[in-house]
Amino acid sequence: MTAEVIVDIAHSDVDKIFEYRAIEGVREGCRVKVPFGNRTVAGYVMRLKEGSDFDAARLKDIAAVVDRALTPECIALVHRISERYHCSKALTLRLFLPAEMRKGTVRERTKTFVVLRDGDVAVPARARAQAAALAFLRERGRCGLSELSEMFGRGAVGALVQKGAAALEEEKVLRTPYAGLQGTAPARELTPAQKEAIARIGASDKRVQLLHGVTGSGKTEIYLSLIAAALEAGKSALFLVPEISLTPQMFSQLRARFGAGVAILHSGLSAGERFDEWWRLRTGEAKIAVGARSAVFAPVENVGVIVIDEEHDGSYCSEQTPRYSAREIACLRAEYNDCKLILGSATPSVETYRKASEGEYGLIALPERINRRPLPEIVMADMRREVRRGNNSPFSAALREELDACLASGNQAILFLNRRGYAQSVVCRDCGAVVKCAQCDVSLTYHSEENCLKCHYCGAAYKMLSACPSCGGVHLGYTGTGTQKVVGELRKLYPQARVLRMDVDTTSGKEGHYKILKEFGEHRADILVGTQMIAKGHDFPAVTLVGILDADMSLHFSDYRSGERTFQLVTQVAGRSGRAEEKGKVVLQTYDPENYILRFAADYDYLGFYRHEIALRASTAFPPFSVIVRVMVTAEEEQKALSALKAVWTALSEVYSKNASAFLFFNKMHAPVKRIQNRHRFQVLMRITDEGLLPAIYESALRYGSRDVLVYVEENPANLS
DNA sequence: CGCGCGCTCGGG
DNA sequence: CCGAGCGCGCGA
Repeated sequence: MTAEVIVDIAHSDVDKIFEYRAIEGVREGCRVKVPFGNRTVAGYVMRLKEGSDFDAARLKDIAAVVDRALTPECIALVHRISERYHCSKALTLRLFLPAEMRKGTVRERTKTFVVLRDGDVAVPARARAQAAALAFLRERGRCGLSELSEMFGRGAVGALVQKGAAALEEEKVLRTPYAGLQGTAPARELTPAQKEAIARIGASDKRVQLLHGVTGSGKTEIYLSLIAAALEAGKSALFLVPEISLTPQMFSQLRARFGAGVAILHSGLSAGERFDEWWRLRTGEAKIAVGARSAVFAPVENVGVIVIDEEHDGSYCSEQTPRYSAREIACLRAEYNDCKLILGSATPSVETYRKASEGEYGLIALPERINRRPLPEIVMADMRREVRRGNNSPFSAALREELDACLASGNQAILFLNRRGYAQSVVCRDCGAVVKCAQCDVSLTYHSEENCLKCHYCGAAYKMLSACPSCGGVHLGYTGTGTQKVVGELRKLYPQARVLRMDVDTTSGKEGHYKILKEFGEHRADILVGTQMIAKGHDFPAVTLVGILDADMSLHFSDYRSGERTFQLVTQVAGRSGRAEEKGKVVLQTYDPENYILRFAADYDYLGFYRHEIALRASTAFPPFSVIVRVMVTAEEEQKALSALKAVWTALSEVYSKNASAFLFFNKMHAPVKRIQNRHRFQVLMRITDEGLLPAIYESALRYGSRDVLVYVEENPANLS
């Protein structure tokens, strides 16, 4: 037998099939070791066949079989995925495996058990502990060494083993994250609306279904029912959630309902946990895979349903090569498994909603919250008026009033501000210079707690300056309020209130999120101040007030999606308010109260927003009516970046001149952030109306990447920095 | 990717 | 004339 092997080297030069003679135990999907040149490398068996397309005399033997990590589905999809994203097969295959597997550094965790041995062994009468332990073992047959030692003393257990009355055995155990979480197994009675939604999904002949339900409309229960139904049919399920809302709440619900049948895959797990969870899925011991973006590659077979919660969320698109979209991958997997793909959101992406409204996807709307609980009222606060009245604090009078009332009644409040740190930037009042990062072309953010300056692009931290680095002046000023400053102001205004802050700076460590959310959820704090990450998914019944401090911030990015993102953000944050009995309120602070996006958001008018937005996109020919393509060229040496840019530009100009009518825009320029982590950045920006040009663009661009010049292609990039 | 080959250039 | 540097092609 001959094996077609992909070697695990992520380089386009070796992105092809190599044939080897199969040895005993080689199956399709096996990871193997193969001789390659003068070394041995890892490889993947894609196919077994009789005979060879290569000179049979020159075939070498596979050196060893490692395991069978790849599913048939993985093998079937690898080719399509690598073609779609113009990425080597080796790199694509890596998506299907947890990183720790390739490194081979994870060891199986073992546990020592004490097992009863046959035969009568005399235990001295005075050795009461030994006798008791022996009796216990006779009762139970075996027991964990640590548990037994705990009960009867290490000495007694050791003596029993010494005498041969018992033996120690090592056994493999799996590391199970969140095993301690015990939810209250809900399986709640479905509301008529939920039942109808499920029935309509079942009856529809469309592969992809958009579940458009307002926040609090009970989408989760629908997901769980669909997953339960898949399980009952003997199938498995994939459940994707955004990175940020990977809350223990969701896990405990899943664990409570499905027990050990659920495996969790996300970056917060330890390497060992991830490794074990992955194998539980691969062996079929667990049939439900839950996790963020990368979980879309989970090794479950015979998938019965795929769910993507908060489908509009940006975290479903990878920022590294291959720049895959979990939605697209999910679509391929749904097709392969002939199952449904459920996209759920209160604020679907414009792209998805268009497909649904045009009939490509099924569309199921849940316009009401469970029990007809009203959505919180959103009031706008005009910050221009506040400034005119001399209020320069981050809080409007309206928000102050609501905060007073909220705290007085013993409820909780959430304040949202999408900016970390204390102040956005530090400016010299003498010469006007802005303090910048040494490795990046961006201003540094002042962090008051550590009294330092941080670069939010590369993460570098600098000691706070006492004088301006360019003129020596000592009058340094801060601009742009961040979460730390908001917390400081709150402590001044409400010294008795307990304030918590949640952003990347406070959520370090494995369970950073969890701790803060738990503390707030148990009402051990009154106000939670945070960024993006408090926007979604969390359910805090005592929260009756949400303040959106700077609703405009995301609105004025020079990005065609800024309106969409703002609408989504405002809706998501607002949804945190009034989730229980008491009615919630939202104060939305803005310098632009007439803005249509904010108006639609304040009215919970998704359809109004969508119609306005899609008309705008159509008239300006922005996505989904075109594709924005950016080719990034970066290098440490500016000259190298420039010459690669020139080469890319020349090659792309060829494509352009042959298809000029399909180009709405075509130009080369510095990237908006000229330097990040000491790499100079240039780009070719294009807007095209013919997706068919994408392969030619990829090929023209990627040819010019090298050891020191990084070249990559982005389609409709999420941020244009 | 890592390696060896052969071509080229520059020093002596 | 020889050695260092680099681009290229190979690996089954």
